[in-house]
Amino acid sequence: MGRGRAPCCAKVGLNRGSWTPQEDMRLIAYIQKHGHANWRALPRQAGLLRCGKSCRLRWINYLRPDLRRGNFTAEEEATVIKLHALLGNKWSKIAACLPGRTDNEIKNVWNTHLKKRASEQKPGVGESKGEAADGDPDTPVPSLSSASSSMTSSEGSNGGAGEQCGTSNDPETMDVPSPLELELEPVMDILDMLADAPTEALATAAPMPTSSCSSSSLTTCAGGGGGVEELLELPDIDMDADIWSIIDDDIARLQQGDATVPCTTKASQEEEGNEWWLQDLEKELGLWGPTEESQPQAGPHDQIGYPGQLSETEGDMVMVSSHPQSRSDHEASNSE
DNA sequence: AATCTGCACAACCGCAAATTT
DNA sequence: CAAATTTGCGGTTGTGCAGAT
Repeated sequence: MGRGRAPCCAKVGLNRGSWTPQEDMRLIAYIQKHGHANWRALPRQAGLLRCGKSCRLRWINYLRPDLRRGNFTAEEEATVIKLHALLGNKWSKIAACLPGRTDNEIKNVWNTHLKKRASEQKPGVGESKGEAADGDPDTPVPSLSSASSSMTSSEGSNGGAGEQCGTSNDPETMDVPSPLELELEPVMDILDMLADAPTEALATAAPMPTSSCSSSSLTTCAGGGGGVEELLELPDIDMDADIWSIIDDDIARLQQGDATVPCTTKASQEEEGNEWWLQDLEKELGLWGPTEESQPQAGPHDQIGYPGQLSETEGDMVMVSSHPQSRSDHEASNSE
């Protein structure tokens, strides 16, 4: 379906373009079960006709349970502007300071309006920033760059959720003790440098702190669970049977359990969170209730994360797909 | 009412870094 | 230690939608 530039690789038989709800569900179900130890092997094992890269991107940018969607808050926008002034186009680093936001999302927001706004607001200050924005991101704050890049090393790095900088890195749930903290220090310094946007502001701009762990926990923990290596060697999954049985399984569990999920965030609650998240997701995908198969190809806008999916009606930020706090509202809108 | 233009979003590409063998 | 493989990042592009003309 032709979004994005034409594919470079002629991988015959692989789907490209927008993801269908079925594909989403497959990916979700697989990662829920097994994590994503190996992106390259994942699509095969999950029965997806996608390349690993595509799966990874989809997961990171749209399917992760800890994503918050909807409009950026003023605080978030301010944070992005400030961080961009410091970091340049280091979207992943910036995303690390905005839990629930992805680098891709931030990049889009920046390119669409923040860039304009920033240049209007501070024509003078724009020097370092303007250059950074326009393609020379190397100049700003070298120490930070190196610092944060080292910080990116942890597993779930990418989209940023795996490495929240300013917010709670939740040492409790983290096995990595002081080294990580040490690596975080420079970032914390940067946050402190943001005079107008103190760490507090950054934190408030991202009111779902520990949930960041949920994605990483969902993924890395699954990997850490130890089953992944084996899974990697599994023969191809019978898509029409196994995968859907997995999904059915999840659905069944969800339907049995209480759908309401407390807005708490600890390891013990992540599973619950994932459950409601999956349930919510299924609803959005139109897979809730009737069997998945009964859900034909939904239009692009019926899919999660697709245009129109954002609930702009709320004015404020509305987390469409994955946040407990917005869930009730969201359900209400979905239940029609 | 129809058409045009700009904006926003999602996805892909290519490269670089990190990790594994 | 080197080569190969995998992952992650940043840039770019195409499509759809909304608003303006």
